[in-house]
Amino acid sequence: MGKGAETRERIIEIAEASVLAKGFGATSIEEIIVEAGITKSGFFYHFKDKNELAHKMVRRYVDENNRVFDEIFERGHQLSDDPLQAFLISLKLLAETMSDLPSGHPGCLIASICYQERLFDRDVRNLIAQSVKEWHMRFRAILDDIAVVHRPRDAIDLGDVADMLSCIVDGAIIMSKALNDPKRIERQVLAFRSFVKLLFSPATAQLEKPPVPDSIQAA
Amino acid sequence: MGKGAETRERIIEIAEASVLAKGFGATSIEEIIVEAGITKSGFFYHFKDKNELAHKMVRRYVDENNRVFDEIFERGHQLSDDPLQAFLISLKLLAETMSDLPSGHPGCLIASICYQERLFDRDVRNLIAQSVKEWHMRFRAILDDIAVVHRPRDAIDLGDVADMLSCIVDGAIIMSKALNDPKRIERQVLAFRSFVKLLFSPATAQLEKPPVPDSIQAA
DNA sequence: CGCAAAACTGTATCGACGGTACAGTAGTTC
DNA sequence: GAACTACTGTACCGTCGATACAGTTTTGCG
Repeated sequence: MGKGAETRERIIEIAEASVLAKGFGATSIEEIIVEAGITKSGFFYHFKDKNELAHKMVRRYVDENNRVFDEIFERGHQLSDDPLQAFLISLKLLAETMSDLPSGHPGCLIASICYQERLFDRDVRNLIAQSVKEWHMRFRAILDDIAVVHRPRDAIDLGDVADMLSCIVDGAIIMSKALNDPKRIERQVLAFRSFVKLLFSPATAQLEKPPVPDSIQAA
Repeated sequence: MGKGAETRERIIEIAEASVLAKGFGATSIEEIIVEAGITKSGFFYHFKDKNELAHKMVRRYVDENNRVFDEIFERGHQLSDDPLQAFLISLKLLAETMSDLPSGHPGCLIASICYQERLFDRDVRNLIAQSVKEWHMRFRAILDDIAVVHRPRDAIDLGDVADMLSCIVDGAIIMSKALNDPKRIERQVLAFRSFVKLLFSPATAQLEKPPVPDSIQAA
């Protein structure tokens, strides 16, 4: 990585933390450059304006997010051949990942920007819509695979179930911020996991242990 | 209502629409007073600063929200004696209410402020935490009532299920903003309804009609 | 009607911020 | 040593939140 790229990276990191804490509108270029140890001219050398910073920031966030998702759902696939069990394992891993972040989840950049949409140009908004659609397709594909093996116990659209995970994570982040309780995110992901379990488990399996070990402690 | 109170009301209404569209930090007093047809001096006569505006705005939002909730869950209670059926009816009403808003849901003020928390003083943040806790207790009480009659099919904490509704609504609002698709909110509330149905319905009721009519069209 | 309080207006000023312009410079690379 | 990258320094503009304070209109009450 060249020196310029390094500086850009540092600026984006600082900006992201500030945007998640205060919102984009309230994040001043002044504070970013002070923390980054550069001048205002330096900032505008790297980014033509604040909107370009937003665009590069969202790009970075989405890529990193997708990387984590890939890892988690790949791991679940490794630990069980049954698509339902693999997904349930991945959801537990996701819940743990969310709660392991030291000072609580920093928040979802996508959500932060959605609440200030008028501040951003079409490029940024398209990028966000694109990534939400990608998450939908990712979860939808997993649920379709499960439905091949396990018949759903309710006639609900699996696309809506897929969206539900995104909604719950974003909603839980907001709740954890409002109550200053990072543990809510983990519990909400596990609540969604409970829904998936109920939706695909055989009707007779009332309050009994699932066929494949629920815990992945031994793995 | 006196003339002063009327003006304050108008200012708060204008401010709320702007905050939901752009965020609090990007909402200028200038644009508020132009739209309200007053001067800057007039604004600061009613509110000592922007933070006081935020506080009164949140107060109004929470009160109105609670009023709508009271109405919806009261109506469900009228339409069925069974607590589960009453809740399922109310959730359908809630979904309809959410989707009936002409140009999509304006967004959750609480969520908007959570993403810009550093901008607000302790008063505003306490008010928000309080209202989130109130929603938790409201839904928790309903679920506890249901659990007396219908045994849950999973050992999930009912407090988490209660929180899930708040999370899903907030998350769905974000998603509907990101995709510019207001219908997502309705569908997510109905997905939550499906979860509640699965959680409390007897294990044998696989894909069959519930005992009490699901639809409230005839009501 | 008269008067006081409420509900403003008008003017001026301040510091912080986003953004622009442009000249200059230190370090690296071919 | 020329070209290029990665900046710094300085100066300036318009907007915004906020403060101060004197002046004016509107309203309700006795």
